[in-house]
Amino acid sequence: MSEESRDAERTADSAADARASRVRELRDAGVEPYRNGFDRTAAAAELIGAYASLEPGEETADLVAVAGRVVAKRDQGKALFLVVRDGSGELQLFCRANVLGTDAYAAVADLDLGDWVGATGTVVRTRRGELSVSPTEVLLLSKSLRSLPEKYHGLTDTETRYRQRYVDLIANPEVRRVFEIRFAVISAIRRFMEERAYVEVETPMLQPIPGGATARPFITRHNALDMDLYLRIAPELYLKRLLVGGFERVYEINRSFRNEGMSPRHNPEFTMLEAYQAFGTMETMRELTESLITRVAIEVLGTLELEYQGTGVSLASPWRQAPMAALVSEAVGTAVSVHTPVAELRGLCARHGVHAEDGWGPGKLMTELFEKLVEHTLVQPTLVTLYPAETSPLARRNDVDPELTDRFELIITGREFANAFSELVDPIDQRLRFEEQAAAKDAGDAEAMWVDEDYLRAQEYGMPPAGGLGIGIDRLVMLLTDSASIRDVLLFPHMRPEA
RNA sequence: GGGCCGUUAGCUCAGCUGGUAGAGCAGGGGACUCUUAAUCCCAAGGUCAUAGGUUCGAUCCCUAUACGGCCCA
Repeated sequence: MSEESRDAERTADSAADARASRVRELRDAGVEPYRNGFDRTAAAAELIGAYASLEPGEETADLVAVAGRVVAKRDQGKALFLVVRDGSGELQLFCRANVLGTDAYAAVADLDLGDWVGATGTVVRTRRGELSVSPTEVLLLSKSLRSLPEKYHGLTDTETRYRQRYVDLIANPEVRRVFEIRFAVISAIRRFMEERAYVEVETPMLQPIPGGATARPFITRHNALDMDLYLRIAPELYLKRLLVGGFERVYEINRSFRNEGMSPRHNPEFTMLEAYQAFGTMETMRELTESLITRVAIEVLGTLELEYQGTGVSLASPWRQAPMAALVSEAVGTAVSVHTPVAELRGLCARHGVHAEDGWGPGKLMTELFEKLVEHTLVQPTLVTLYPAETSPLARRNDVDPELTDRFELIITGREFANAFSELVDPIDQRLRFEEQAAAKDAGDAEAMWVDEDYLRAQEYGMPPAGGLGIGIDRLVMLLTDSASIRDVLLFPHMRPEA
């Protein structure tokens, strides 16, 4: 940062000016405003629990050392109250001039909201009933140069909240709760998968051929190899290579990247669970999905009855199952399937205002009708089954109807939460499907898949029959935290550069 | 990419069919030894997002741009 912009930045907050000179004053007086650690003996919540029965007005001789950020300051003259927040909660410091001595008391009075402090003193409960530490020493641990947002309303500006999440977390305690749930969800998923003997694995995020999904990838550059690489759009094809190699149950909680527009439901990078089980089927994955999501909800929230944006959602099993063709037929008022003539499906698209492109076959048209007419209406958990083979290039064909696949998507609140299928393990058919995708790509579909020769080679060595599953973690957390936007469940959502 | 809305002090917000801006909190000074959004007194704090335009005069009206939000593709 240039000197000019640094100055501009500084004068933008006049309080920072005053505090910067305060740092110099402290150093001149021999006080280091950024100290090297602090030996704390108790967290706020521990003390509040341990001294729950201390009576108002009672003072113990128990010496403790606590530390945290000053989030409130109430000055009474010769006594002042600081509220200090640590990772466990908040605790009051009841600072008295006669206990601290004149100089130390003056130093406490000079503290600013936002400063980090360490306090050593006795545990007391004030006459008004607030458990407090009455310090004999208060050390400035780290000086804050910027004033915190207003204490009553907090920080509400969405842009600032997303760009400066650190401030959001300080000013809005409920935001912290959302992320606690997020990380509890991920932790619960790991425990569940571990219990079922799945091995957590890591596969490449930099891929020479982006596969496993239909999406536009980010391109990056490997200088030493003088070649383009792609940020993964999914880990799927690598995880299935592991099945070929003999791993029977694998999963990866993966960050994947898709070069698409941003919206309240899409961030360029997002988190998924993908899991594969040798000898399993779509049905294995259905059971896994239902058990996993209900278990996580119970562990994290203690209930299966949720409210999402004003609508009740019950995750209680069993979930409704319905074939895609039945749902589309219901929506258009006439029986249709992947065997319906293309012209008729096109006519239905036109009648219902669903955009259809020239090269699309019946499977793509059915999928499009489903997504535009049906998906948003499925509020309660619904397992939509029997997706067209045309739009499922990695899924095993259905034994009865080879134009369909043994696949389901889980729809809740009108959105896709999970996608799973019996895996296509036949290398001949897989090559056929890849070639169909390549043809679509040549015809201008930027999201169509590439032919991955190494993946085909792997399958040629023999891939066990398997079930595979993907679950969108961000959306699951949105559901469980009643968050309207994916940005509310991402600590640092993607933003354009500041003006 | 299109439409609608927003951007005023560090934060939260006012601002009259146009006369160059106010409050609370935070910050500064002062009073107060049991406060809980503490209270009281004093003073200070603004490129009204940016750039143009209309006008005697623009935070306000118009245009464009930036960033953000929502909706649509």
